[in-house]
Amino acid sequence: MSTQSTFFNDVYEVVKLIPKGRVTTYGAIAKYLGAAKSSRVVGYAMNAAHTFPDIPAQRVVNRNGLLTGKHHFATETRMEELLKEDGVTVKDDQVVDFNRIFWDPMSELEV
DNA sequence: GTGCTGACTGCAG
DNA sequence: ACTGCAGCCAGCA
Repeated sequence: MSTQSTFFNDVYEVVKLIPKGRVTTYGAIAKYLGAAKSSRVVGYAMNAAHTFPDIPAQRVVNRNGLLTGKHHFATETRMEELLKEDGVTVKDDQVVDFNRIFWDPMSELEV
């Protein structure tokens, strides 16, 4: 493998595993990868995820359930639309019942 | 080759 | 309760 950067790769793997109708946070993914302090890098990985077609980046939001990365999509409403298609209700750039549909890889994927 | 910035988060003041 | 700063990795000027 020529991919030295396993971090980005792992991030994509986890994001792909996010079930439809569920969302997770950058911090949760970072923590699952064993780099809780690199949550910011996870967000940056999503930015680079644009080069990959099968990355549901709309299912990744910040710890407040806010769609901080919506501005990076094709349109500002694209992320919200995708979430709605997943069955996730978004209001005012914020995931409704975020606490309830939150998908934690640490718990779901087990340690 | 060096330095800055960025889709974040937690702790300190 | 609010604001500010440091840590992490990768891409770009």
